[in-house]
Amino acid sequence: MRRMTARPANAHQARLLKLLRDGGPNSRAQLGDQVDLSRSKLAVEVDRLLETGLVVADGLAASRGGRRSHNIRLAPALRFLGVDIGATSVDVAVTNAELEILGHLNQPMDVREGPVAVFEQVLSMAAKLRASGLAEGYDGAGIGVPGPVRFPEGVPVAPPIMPGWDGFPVREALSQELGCPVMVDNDVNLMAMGEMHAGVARSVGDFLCVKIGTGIGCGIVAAGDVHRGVTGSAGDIGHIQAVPDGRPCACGNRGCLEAHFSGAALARDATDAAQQGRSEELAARLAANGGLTAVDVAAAAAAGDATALALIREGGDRVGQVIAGLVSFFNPGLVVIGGGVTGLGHTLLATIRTQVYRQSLPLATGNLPIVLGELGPTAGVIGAARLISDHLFSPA
Amino acid sequence: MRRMTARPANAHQARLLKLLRDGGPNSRAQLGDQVDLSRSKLAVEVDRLLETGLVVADGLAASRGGRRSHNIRLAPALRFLGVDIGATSVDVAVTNAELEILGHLNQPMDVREGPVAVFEQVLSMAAKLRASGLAEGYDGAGIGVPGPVRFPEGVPVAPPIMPGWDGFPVREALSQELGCPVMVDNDVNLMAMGEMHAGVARSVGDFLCVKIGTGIGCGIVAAGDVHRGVTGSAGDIGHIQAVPDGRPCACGNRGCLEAHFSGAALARDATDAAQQGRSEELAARLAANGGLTAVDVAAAAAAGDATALALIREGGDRVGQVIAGLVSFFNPGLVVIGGGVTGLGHTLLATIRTQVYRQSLPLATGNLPIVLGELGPTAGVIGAARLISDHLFSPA
DNA sequence: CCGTCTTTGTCCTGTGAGTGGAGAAAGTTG
DNA sequence: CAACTTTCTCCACTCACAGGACAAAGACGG
Repeated sequence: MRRMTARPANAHQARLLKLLRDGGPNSRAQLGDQVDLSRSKLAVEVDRLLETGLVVADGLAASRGGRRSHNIRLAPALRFLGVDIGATSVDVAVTNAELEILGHLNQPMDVREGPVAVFEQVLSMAAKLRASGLAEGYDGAGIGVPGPVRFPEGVPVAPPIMPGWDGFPVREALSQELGCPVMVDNDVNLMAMGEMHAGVARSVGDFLCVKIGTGIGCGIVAAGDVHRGVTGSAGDIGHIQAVPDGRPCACGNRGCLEAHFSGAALARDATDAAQQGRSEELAARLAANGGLTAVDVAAAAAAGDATALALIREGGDRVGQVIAGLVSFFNPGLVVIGGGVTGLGHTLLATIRTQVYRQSLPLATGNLPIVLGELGPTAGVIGAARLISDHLFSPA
Repeated sequence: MRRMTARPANAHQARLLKLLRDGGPNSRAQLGDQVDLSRSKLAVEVDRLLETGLVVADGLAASRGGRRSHNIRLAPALRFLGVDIGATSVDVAVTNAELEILGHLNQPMDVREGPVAVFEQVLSMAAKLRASGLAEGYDGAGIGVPGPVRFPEGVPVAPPIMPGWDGFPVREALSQELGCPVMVDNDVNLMAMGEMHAGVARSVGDFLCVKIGTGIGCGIVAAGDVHRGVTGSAGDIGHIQAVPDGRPCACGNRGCLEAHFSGAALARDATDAAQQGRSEELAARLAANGGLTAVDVAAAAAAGDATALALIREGGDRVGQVIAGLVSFFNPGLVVIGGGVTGLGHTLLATIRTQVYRQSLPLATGNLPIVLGELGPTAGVIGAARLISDHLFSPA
């Protein structure tokens, strides 16, 4: 089965493709309003895109008082695969060229099983989505992994929570298996791109996206571009010292943010509290499920459990303090909170806000919204699709 | 007296001007090797620049085995004014178009006297430089102020240490007085630009430039561009919490980095130590000068005074800890330490390095140089000249 | 001193990108 | 059915740019 072979031949075509991706179908006239090209030149470029099959003209739009326009849209058969590998689960989704999710699967998994096992699972999920008729094949795939990535090569480097992935040629391997171009990035960066494309960060050029899941990371967007740092580890805030001489962390230091607040730390704290008899609510849940997660803490807090609330507040204080520092440093226009623990909801958010607004200078916080992500678990896969589409919709 | 009136007419010309600024005089052939234009097109653009007077052809270069080339250089009469307003002194310098310092003045001053008084002083210094024959006039000026700046307008906003400057139209006022274009930025950003142009950060795209003077700030360069944040307060790290429940700070919080280590804090600590009899060395200097500054502490430390050394180490630990967090977050390729307290030299640097290398993840620090700035007090004025030249050497 | 080679710079022509206007096509409205 | 709008196409003209031919100016060996 032949998939997308063509790429935009020049910057104009790339621009048009991205406009159609982000703005949906458009007439030639509407496109002309957005690109600062003469109508004639625009017509030429659109015609060339039509020839390549990247875009199609389907039907006429309603008249706006004159001749009806032809709708130009991205080829409806284009399919992108978005993969978001977390520490304990995988998300795989198919999107169309406008990055709308057509189908989405989520399965539990352990990254520590290594790339081979995980890839097998990802490929079977991709095959299942294809088999269900959502895609005849994939024109490109984006994949996020929970660790630093050498971006140009698409290779994880020194990932703390996923040993066995270090140096594994993710991009190349997946590209081989799927038979399409692949781009790899850190999962947090993809979440940021997702929220920038279709979530709360639409049309925000400078923002931070803090993802609190099993670990903690931060996507950094400056002037509309993701900042990845020189070795791809930018945003790795989990090991910033939050508590002087605090708890020992897996990294060898003490007092790391991640050791004091993250999905894993919260679960451990809750279990301790339950076992020590400090919370009946949590103890009951522990007995019922045989284990506790952030979800249990959220439920207990919602039920009014004081211990659970205290845990959330304490954690929120830690994260808030670190975020306050980052806000002073980076002066973003928006802070997005996402990841697994967003189930903790308003209590967490309120605590973080209090810390940030109290500790950062008014000039930096005066007009700074701190909000929860809008897309939840789909942020990562949408970001992944966006990543590969950005790549494919650029001149070859 | 007529000054530079022309601006590059297109991106090619702008590129050529910047090449000549950063690389010095060049032949057409050498320029051609750097710009990816045909020789004919290049010749046309160079001719146009010659017509405008922005560049001149002066003499022939030595032969390299064939016809001798004509030297093309930026107009030798072009003069930029670089102004660096600190908390307690002003630096003013004249540069040629290659941003080489032709004359440099430094005078003590107190920003708190307000913009009018300070401007008077700056203008008289600029006049003195002109009178000494270094410049017939100024083609542009860059100015750095020790506080956040709304960059597009060139107006300081809510600057904590310089009340009275809030909202003062620095750019417009100075432009009026000098009769040339002016650009305004934060002093730390200009230091970063200076080190990027002619100092240790040459050809580094992502780095941090920490300036420790009366206060503490950090210049952020991402992908070769200064990141200023949405309100111009990016890099304002002086009020990041360094010590939980630490010393009260002028900003109203406790434990701010600036309250624990900066030129001002260090002077205060040293004075306390001298008065409490903890250091004979410092006490002697206090008696001799009637006051202490970071310079005294540096001298005492150099003389082997244990208390002075301890003060430096303690401060270095604080700054190092904060920098460690920023390194984890931003993943720069270089950290430059500059500002008044660089006189503390190797002791300070060693302490900072220890903290950063100990607290940040190996991937971020593995190949991370942490060095002192190369330009000292000239970094700011060179950065200022670079700022305005970047502006003037861009298409109008 | 002279021919050959190298480097630098200029000139000229062909190509393709891009603009802007004329006008055709396809509507709406009165 | 005429007048007006909006959309799209066609065409002629301009300008940017590449690339080759060629002139200028020097090095170098014989």
